[in-house]
Parts: sequence; structure tokens; C-alpha cells
Amino acid sequence: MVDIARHAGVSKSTVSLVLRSSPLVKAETRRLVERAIDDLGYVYNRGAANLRQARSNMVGMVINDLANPFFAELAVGIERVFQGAGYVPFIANTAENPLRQAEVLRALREQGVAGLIVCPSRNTPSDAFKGLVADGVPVVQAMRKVDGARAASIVPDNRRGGRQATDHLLALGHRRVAFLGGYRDTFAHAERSGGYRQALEAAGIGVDSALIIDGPPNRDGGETGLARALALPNAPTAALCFNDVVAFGVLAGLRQLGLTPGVDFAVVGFDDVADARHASPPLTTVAVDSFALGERAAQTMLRMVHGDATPVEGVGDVHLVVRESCGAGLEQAA
Amino acid sequence: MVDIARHAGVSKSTVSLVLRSSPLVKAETRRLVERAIDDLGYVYNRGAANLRQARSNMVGMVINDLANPFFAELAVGIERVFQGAGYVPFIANTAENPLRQAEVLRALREQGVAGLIVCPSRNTPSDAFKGLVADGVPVVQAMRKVDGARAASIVPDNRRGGRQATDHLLALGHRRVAFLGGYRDTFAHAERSGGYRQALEAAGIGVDSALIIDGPPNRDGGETGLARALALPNAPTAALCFNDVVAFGVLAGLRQLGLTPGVDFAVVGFDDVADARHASPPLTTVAVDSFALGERAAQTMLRMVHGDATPVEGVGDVHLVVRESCGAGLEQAA
DNA sequence: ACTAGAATTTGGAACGTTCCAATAATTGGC
DNA sequence: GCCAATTATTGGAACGTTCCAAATTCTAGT
Repeated sequence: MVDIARHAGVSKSTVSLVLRSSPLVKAETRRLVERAIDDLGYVYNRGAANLRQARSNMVGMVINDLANPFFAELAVGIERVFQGAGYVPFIANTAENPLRQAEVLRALREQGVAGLIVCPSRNTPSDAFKGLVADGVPVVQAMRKVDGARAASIVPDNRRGGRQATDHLLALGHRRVAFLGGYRDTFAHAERSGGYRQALEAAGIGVDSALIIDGPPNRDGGETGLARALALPNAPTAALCFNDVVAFGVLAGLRQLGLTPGVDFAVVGFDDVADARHASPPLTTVAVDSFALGERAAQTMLRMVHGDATPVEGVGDVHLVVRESCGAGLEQAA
Repeated sequence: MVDIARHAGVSKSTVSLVLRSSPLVKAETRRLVERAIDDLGYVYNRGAANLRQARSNMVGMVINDLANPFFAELAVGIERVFQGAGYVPFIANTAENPLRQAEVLRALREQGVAGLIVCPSRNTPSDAFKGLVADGVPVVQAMRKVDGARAASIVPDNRRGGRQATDHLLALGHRRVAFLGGYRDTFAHAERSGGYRQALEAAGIGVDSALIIDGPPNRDGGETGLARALALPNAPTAALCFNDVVAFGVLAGLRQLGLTPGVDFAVVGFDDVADARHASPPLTTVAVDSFALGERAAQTMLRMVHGDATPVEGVGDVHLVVRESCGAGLEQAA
């Protein structure tokens, strides 16, 4: 910077002013300095700047499973907001591992992020964000939240979604409905299966806990969950899946067994990822609007960065989108 | 840091030594300092450290389309290598936009990354990495490379893959084979379709440029590409797709038209993403081993960070995995 | 020309770390 | 006990920026 100053015949303070596009410098001087910058191939050192002035332009998105398209969608929603606001979002993947998450969080903090959007990994300890929030770094949890954490959160209305989907299946005549995939010890599972239970009870049908079969929230989880469900003495005729990826596994599993999804067995997913519409048959699922959720989370973070301290607990709308995998509109089993 | 020093009764230099786990400090002193660190809830300032000592532990992965599961797979392969090596990888998405990519690259550079793995966006200017490499920041291009850029690269053997896939289709008896999706002005398209052309010519079949239909490398690109191909006066009976996502679109498009993929029309993808095996029918595709490719790119970068200056131009092995969408093993059309 | 005020520019002290050369403490050999 | 090695510790000068208060240069009104 001091080289530039010399080259442009001004002081380093003036260069600093130009770099921050302050209105205080004369247009002519600005041009002079800008030319020097180009000539010398200078690159700004953000770290040095953050040393003196706490405000950084880097925000972190910590996500637990990049391989799930849902989170990729969420990420692009978030990115869009930050780009417009002059922040640079960086993504880090925790692969659902709380240790890894802790490392990533530490690294981000050391790097001096302006704020963080986190989809907490499974088994996140409740004090995972304590240091961060104590330091005044805005943290907003998206999609999931860890209880006990005093940080903002934006989550979809999982319970209502579970309720709606199950109600739909019941209205279609199903009496034995499974809940497949996902880990029982996660926030999302608790809420989604909670809605499922509620619907069952409201319909006067008891909850058979043998029908709640957990497993990894991926394709495999769906396939093996389905196999276990069908092996039951009194097998279900329909399933609500923890998420769409699990549902895709169930669809594949059915086909492998020679069964036709939607006619021999109804399946409903959760999330409405882009692929759901293109599955075969198209997947009936609970849309959570990942894009809007991401936007809201990002806006919440921005508000916190700008000093709004009210802790937000946003709940996103949710609605069932009926396609074919549930058998609605077709002749249907059970 | 100076607070910790006071609290532990040592000098800040000693604290610095402990933080960098130097072997020079006595075990007892180390414990003392570590306690003070815990007590005071201290967090390391990476920016300040980088100010003095150029070596940072942050590496960037700049990827052009997070929504494509292929890149997500690549990313996890890369991440695995870096984690073991003590680097923290951050991902930034460019959404195939060279302007956005330039911004991201600048931000990463300002932040002081130790190195970069880039899947260059479409239309990346050939001097996009010039400043970076002039500064000695290791840059390795993955999957794609921009010509004229003097940076390492690790790419799959696209041409050979295109050749193999097309040969397979020809061996199955197809005579009119389309090449669907992807933008003509990208590196990967040129190579993949190059292999396709080669195969056609070797078989004594001319290349009909009407059969090379480009479009966005996503599902839509596949669907509309298929529609355009089938509307041709002399329609093809098979297609090699630019990538798997395009192929998924083609599969869906066929089904919408009441055609059965693999029997009425053969389709082959490229990449072998995880979902390819689970598509219906399972997708025949050219496996590029995203995971290994990611690992190699990461290792190359690590080698460069450690001072190995030889510019690597790695080419990854590729092989056709035959499943059902191409109609092999079934009675087949044309 | 002179001056008050505004507009611009500037030097130097932070910020939190690492590096270096130098000092202090410990060890072992006699 | 003393000396030479060795092992541990330390103060102070960087690193590249921002902030602040002060200094300089302009502008316009007399």
C-alpha cells in the first residue's frame, strides 16, 4: 500500500480512503491512485484490515450434507442474498460430523467471519455456538436447531408438514402408514414424525412404533427401511419418508421388488427438491421452499450483523404437493 | 494473547510458541498456558498471523455448479484429503458466471488462501488466474481447464470416454446417435463430443451436425434436446449425453412421450454420479471417478504448496459402465 | 489580499500475531 | 562449585491495514 502511495504521490492514508471508496477523496486523486493500483498489481489484505476494524465481509455457511441436493438448493438461495449485499459467502461441509463441525466453526471464527448460517450436524452439543454468540458473531440456524442454543433459527414447519402428508395418506384410505428413514435423535425427525403421530392419533389410529423405522437420511436408508417395513407381519401400505432422498430410495426399492410405486404402495417425501418432480413416478412430497428458507436465513443474519439483537425464531410455510407416487388419482391399494 | 501471557505468567512469545505447538516449550509451561487459554475463552486471529507469516491453512474450492451432484461429489473427495493434511477447505459457488468467479477469486486471494482448486466457469478468460499464479498461489484446475492458463490441471479423459460410449452404442447396432446437452463453447463439450465424432468416423459413419444439439447442462437441457432430436426428419435412435444430469432429463423426456428408455431409445450419460445407478432404468454412463479426481487435484495442490513447481497436467482414467438405459442385454431398437 | 470555513490530505499509533537475536535457566562433566 | 552446552524463555521490530487528530489546500466572501 505504501508502494502505491509513493507511486501515486500521495500518502498511504489516502490510498486507504480510495480503497474503501470514501467520498472524501477528490475524483482526480482517486483516479491517480486507482491507476497506481492497476500498475502495481496490488492485492488488498483483508486480514490486515480486519485487524484494526472488526467488520469483515466474509460470511460462512456450515452445512451438514452437501451430497443432499436439498442443502445445495438452500445454499444457492442463501448465496443470492449475500451477493447482493456485498458479502462473500463461503461454504463448509461438516458431513454430519460434530467434531468436524467444531473444527470448521473454529476455523471460520479465526478467519473473522461477519456471521454464520449453520445447518447443525447431528448430535451438535447445545453449547456449540456459545463462544460465537458471546463474541457477538451472528449465528442463525437453518433447517434444524439444537435445543438450548441461544441463536436465531429459521426452520420449516416440520410438524405441520408431517401432519398434512399423513392426513393425505389416511384420506386415501391407508390405515397402516410407515415413517421411514432419518435418525430418531435429530430435531427434524422428531418434528416430522411428531406430525405423523398427531395425524394418526387424530384419525383414531394408534401409532405402531414398529412402523417408525429409522436409518441414514439417504437412498440406502430408504431401501433398507422399505425392506424392513415390508418384512413386518402386518406390513404397511404406504410410507411417509423423512426426506426426498429417502423417498427416492424407497421408490427404487419398490421397483426392485416388482412393485409399482403409487399403485402397490404409496410414498410421500419431504422437502420437494428439484428432482422430486422428475422422479418416476413424480414424487408427492411436502414442499418446504428451500430457496425462500435460505433467503430468510440470510436476511435474518444480515439484520443481526446490522445490530438487530432480537432473537428470531422463524418458521417457514409448508405445503403438500400431490403428484403420483402417493397414488392419488390412480386406482389405489388398501 | 498478551492477556493470556499475563494470566499464565509468561511472555506473549511463549504463548505464541504454545499456540503453534512448538516443541521448544516445557510441558509444564504448556499446560499453564493452555489453561489460561481455556479460562479466558481466547480465539486465535488467523488474519494477524498471516500478516507476518505468509503460510495460511485455508484453501479454496471454486466450483461452477453446486446444484450438479457431480461437483458435490468432487468436493467431498477434495475435502477428505485436505482435512487429513491440516487445511480447511472452503467452497465457493460461481454458478457458471465468470464475473462472479472473478469476485470469488479476488475474495479468496484477499483472504490469503494457501491454494485453490477451481472448476472454471464457462467463458473464463485465459488470464483469470494470472495474478494468482504470479503471486505464487498454487492453482489447480479440476474437470475443466481454460486454455492459455498456466496452471496445473486434473481432468478426466473425456475424449476417450466419448469414444468408448459411442463405440458401445454403435456395437449395439445404432446408426444415428445424437450428442445432447452441454454448451459447445466449453472444454468438456469439445472433448466429449470430439470422442463421439472420432468413433463415428472410425465406424465409417459421417458426423451429422444436426445431431449435436447443445443446451444447458441440466435436466431441462436433456428434455428439450431430446424433443429437438426426435423432431428431426431422420431422428436418432440413441443419444450420448453431455453428462448424467442431462441424461436424467432425457430419460424423463422419453417417459413423458410414452417411450421406454433402453428399448425405444438408448441413452448413455457421462460422469457416473451416485444417482446414475438408481435411475430408472439404471443409467449406462462413462464413469470418471469424481472421488479419485478430487483426491488427485487436492494432492497436486498440496505438492505445489510444498514447493513442487512442476506444472502437472493430469488425466484421469475413465470407463464405461453398462447398465440398462442403453438397451444392452435387452431386445433393442434400430 | 485576507480570512473563515469547507474540503482534502496526512503522519503516527493502534490491531494481534510471528520472527529474530538475545537472555535466562537448567543440565552434565569435571 | 565452575564452565560449557543445551534447553527455555523473552522483548521488540515487523506485517498491512484503519482510525484519529492535526495539518494542509481550496473556495468564496469581503
